[in-house]
Amino acid sequence: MERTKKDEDTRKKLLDSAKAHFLEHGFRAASLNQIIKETGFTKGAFYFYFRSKEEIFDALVGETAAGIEKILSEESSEWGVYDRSERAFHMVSAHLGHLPELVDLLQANKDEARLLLTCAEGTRYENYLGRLKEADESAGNENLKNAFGESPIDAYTYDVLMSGYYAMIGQIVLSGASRDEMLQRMTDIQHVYESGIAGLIREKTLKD
Amino acid sequence: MERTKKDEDTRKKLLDSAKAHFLEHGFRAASLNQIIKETGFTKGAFYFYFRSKEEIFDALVGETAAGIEKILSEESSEWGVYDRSERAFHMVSAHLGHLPELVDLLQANKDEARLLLTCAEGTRYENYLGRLKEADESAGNENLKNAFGESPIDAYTYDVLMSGYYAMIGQIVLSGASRDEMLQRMTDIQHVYESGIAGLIREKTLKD
Amino acid sequence: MERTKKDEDTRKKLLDSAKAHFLEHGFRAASLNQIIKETGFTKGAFYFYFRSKEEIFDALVGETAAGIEKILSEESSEWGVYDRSERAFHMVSAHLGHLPELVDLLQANKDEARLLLTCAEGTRYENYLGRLKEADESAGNENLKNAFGESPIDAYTYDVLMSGYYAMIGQIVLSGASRDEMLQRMTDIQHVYESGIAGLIREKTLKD
Amino acid sequence: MERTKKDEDTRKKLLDSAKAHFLEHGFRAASLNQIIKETGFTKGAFYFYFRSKEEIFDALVGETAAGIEKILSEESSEWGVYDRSERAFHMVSAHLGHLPELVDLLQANKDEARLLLTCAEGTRYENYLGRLKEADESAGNENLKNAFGESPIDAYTYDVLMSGYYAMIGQIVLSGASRDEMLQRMTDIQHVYESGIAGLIREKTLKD
DNA sequence: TATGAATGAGCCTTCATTCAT
DNA sequence: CATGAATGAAGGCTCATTCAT
Repeated sequence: MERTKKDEDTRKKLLDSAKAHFLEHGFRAASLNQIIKETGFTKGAFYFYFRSKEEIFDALVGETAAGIEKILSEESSEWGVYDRSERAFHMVSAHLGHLPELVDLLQANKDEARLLLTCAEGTRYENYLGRLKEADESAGNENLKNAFGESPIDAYTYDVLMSGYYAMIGQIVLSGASRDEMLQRMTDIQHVYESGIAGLIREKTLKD
Repeated sequence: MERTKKDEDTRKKLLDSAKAHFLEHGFRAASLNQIIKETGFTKGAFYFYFRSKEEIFDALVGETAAGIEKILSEESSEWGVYDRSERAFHMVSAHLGHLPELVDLLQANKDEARLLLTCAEGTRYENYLGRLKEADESAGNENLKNAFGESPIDAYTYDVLMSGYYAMIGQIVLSGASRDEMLQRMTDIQHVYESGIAGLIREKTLKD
Repeated sequence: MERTKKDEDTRKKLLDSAKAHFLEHGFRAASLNQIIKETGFTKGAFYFYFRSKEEIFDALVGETAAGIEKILSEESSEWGVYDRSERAFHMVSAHLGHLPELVDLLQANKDEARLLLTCAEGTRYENYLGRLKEADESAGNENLKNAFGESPIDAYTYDVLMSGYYAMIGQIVLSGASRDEMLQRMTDIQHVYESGIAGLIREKTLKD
Repeated sequence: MERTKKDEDTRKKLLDSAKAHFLEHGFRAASLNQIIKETGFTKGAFYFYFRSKEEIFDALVGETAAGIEKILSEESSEWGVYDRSERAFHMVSAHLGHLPELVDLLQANKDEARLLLTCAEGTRYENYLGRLKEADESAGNENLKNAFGESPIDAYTYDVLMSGYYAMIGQIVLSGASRDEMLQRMTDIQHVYESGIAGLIREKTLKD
């Protein structure tokens, strides 16, 4: 352990102050001057620990973001082992299987989740949820095409549905609910989507 | 014709430049200096036409926002004439009835819609979609309670579903689709929600 | 009469608005933009009647200032006819003789008097009272020297006393009192100065 | 010694430049840009030492103002110990007793005194002398009433005389005279006021 | 480790004035 | 007689960052 206790104190105070300001005003509108002043330290101290305003944001959310991405990549490596034409069916169950893990992570890092989802404008995490969605979506599109030839749901409708799904996940994450409540609600919307999409496909098929 | 051509030119150039910058960087991060410099006019010229940075944003989106709000208020005055216990059932059809009108408005004002939904941080339109959702949601909650005593869907789940719905509407609006495609997709997600919510209620009821 | 009635209306409205703003904020802090906006006319209209911000101030106070200066110059031309060595004794009575006239002028132009005394910073009337005092003072010094050889009151003390005198005159003018009250108070301070200066000279003489 | 020499240099240069500009143009008309440019430093440097334009004015005059107020409050706590009906008689001697102290302070801070008296428009020291006068005056009025029942000098005349007195004190302070000259002149005007007011009361009494 | 002095570009806004029409 | 478009300099202030010590 190289860092002394005092070290950690300073760093931690800076992180805490930054977190509070970013949560209140967002990354861009938050003033680094204010953040630093509030700790009682000086600019020099800040720049000893962090190379820039963005870096301290990164220091706050980086781990959580990495955790999220790790879980999502585990998901995809799970359904990735199946044959191209079957992946679509395994995607959902892989996702559901990892939900508890994801919820645990977000529960343990509520502030960081909020920073990522609503305070990141001006950082490289800008539109974080949107980009997660897009990654997920393009994989989903691919898998659907391989499974059904022409997908029963066109790419745009799928896009829209994914937007809604991710928005709801975001909403749940930011709701302040307990772990179990979160899981329950996430399962609920899964049900809604299952029944809903089945209904939609039925409808579309009848029309033709 | 009160305004001379030259008049309109300057004002329009300022509006165009502002629109471009707001779309690219958002209201807060956009630089008024930059906006003005690009038109070839001076700061004084800007302040002849607009009282402030926020006012030019308002000049860009105000009409569109008013149009949206007018449509939504027409919706609610439609279901408002029914008995308290029946309003919930008329809400959806009133909403559907006005969708074409809404879509037409948004189609005709794509840039303005995007400004409202994604570039308004720092103006009084901040979180515009969220506030529309909240207004809609509290009315919806009220109506559900009056229709079913205890609503079949708890308030939080309803909240989450509304977030998803509004996110999807936003996504569709911003998608660059044609009028008819937009309407089609909006109808599609209506179907998904109908079937989906029916499924969710079935599920919940069976459990008990 | 060259000016039409409408003419006078516009000009008068501009003058009134300017007067109100100058009285409230002083010349420098008053905003020409505001002054003009309040009349409902435009900058062009203003600059048709007045060449500059300062000129409208001048238009407001010029006549009153000229009136004051005329009275003061009449005073001095009155004692000026006497022999050098006797002028000092006629100065005071000339001053007293013209007081009613001066008071009448100031009573009839209260606002203008206030503009001159307390709102002129930034114009050529800046420190108006001070400069009146100085003119009066240098004449007084001259006359005293001619009357007594070495004046019983040294120049600096005379300077100080004059400052007090003019400050009191200013105070009375700005007090909002009636014509007769003003005259009464001015006479009162004349008495104070007479007795007071006599006392001072007695004191000084005894010491030597 | 906490501050390095370089430290003091910058701060002092800024203060000096500010003092010069405030003395020449007054607080409001002085340009902060100009003040800073003249030191060779940048805006950032200024705002490292001072929070605002007003704060540097405060830094210049604050101490002197506090000193003046301390002396005046000592005066009033001196006559404050006497019985209500006797305070009027002790006011003057308390005032005279503290004059040397006051003069010493002002002699040692001539520039600051001038800033306070003639350059403070736009700061919280605006009309500084006037407010000192008013405080003094209301105490004086109270004491006179308690001493004489109905005061021999009506409130308005007293007000006028106080205006003159404070104007003269101001004049003396700004005159550039030496300590002893200042004291001499202040004593002189005390004599003038004593004899003068006595004369005025005599006059008034005879009339009735 | 941490200080604190200094940078310099940039922020939005207001000003008095000009002038073609 | 009056409009209204446009100027351009200046206003006070905040920003994230650098660096010698």
